[in-house]
Amino acid sequence: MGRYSCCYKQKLRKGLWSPEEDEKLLNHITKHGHGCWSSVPKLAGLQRCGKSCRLRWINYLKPDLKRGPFSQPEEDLIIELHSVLGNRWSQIAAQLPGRTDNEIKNLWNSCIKKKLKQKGIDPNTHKPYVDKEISNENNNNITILDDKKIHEKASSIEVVPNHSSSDMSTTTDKSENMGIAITIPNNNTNPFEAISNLLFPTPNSCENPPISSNAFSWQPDELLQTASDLMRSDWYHQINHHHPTLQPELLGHQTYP
DNA sequence: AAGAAGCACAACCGCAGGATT
DNA sequence: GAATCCTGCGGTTGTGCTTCT
Repeated sequence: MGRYSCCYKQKLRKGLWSPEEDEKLLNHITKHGHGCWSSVPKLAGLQRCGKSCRLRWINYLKPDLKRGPFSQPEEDLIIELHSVLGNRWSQIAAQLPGRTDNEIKNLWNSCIKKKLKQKGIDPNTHKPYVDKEISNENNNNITILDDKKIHEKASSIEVVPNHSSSDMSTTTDKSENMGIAITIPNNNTNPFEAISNLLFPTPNSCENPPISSNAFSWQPDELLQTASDLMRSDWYHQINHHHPTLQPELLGHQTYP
C-alpha cells in the first residue's frame, strides 16, 4: 500500500530492446543507480515495466559482464556445479564472475545437455545411461531402462511382443513412450506369455505364476529380478511345455493401468 | 534461390518469499 | 494479521540468424 506497482501496464513496450532504449536505461542507472526498479522506467523515460528494465540491465547492460563464448574451464565448472546444485542457475552464476544465470541456463539447455548426452551421460543425474539387460539360456532378452527414465515415464507398463526382429532399438522407442517395455524376440513365443502372466494375470491365464502378482507396486529392480527368476523357473518350463502353440499376437499387448 | 528446419540467445511469464503498509 | 508490493528465480516462449534440402 502506498506504493505503485510496476504492473500498471498501459501501452508498455515488449520484445527486443532498441539501442535508444538501452542508452536511456544505461544513462539513467549510471547517473542515479537503479533504486526501486518499478520506478526506473518512469524516471528513465522508457515505455517498459520495471521487471523488463531489471532483466535488461542484469543480462546485457551491466558493465562487468563478460561477453563472448564460454571457455572450456567455464563449461567444466558449470557441469560440476550443476551436479551439486541442480538447476539453481543464480547460484551457479554466482561462481562465474561476469556470467548471468540466464546465459548459463541457455548454454545448459542448448549446448551442454547435448554434449553430455552424446557422451552417454544423463544431464539430470550426471550418471551414465545404463539400460539393464538380462537374457536366459533361450536367448530371450529383457531390457529395462535406467531408473531415472523409469521413474519419469512409468505412468504405465507395457509388454511388447517383438515379432519382426531381434533389434533392440524397437524396445527403446517403445520404452520412451510407455515407460517400461519388455521385449521378447521372435524365436520363442512362450516367454511373452510367461511375462504377460507375470505382470497381468487374468482369470483366463492358463496358470498362475508362483509369485505375487501385484507388479505395479514393484520397484524396477524387483521387476527385473522377478522376471529373471521366472524365466529360469520350473513353472516357466511347464508353460513352455503345455502351451507350445500359443502365439503372442493372440494376447496382443496390454497396458496397465 | 527459396523455403524449411535447427539453433542460440533474448526476453517474458508466473510464482514464491520477504518487506512494507 | 492481512493485503499489497517488490524482487529474484526458473521455466518457457519468441526472435533472428545459420544451415540444410
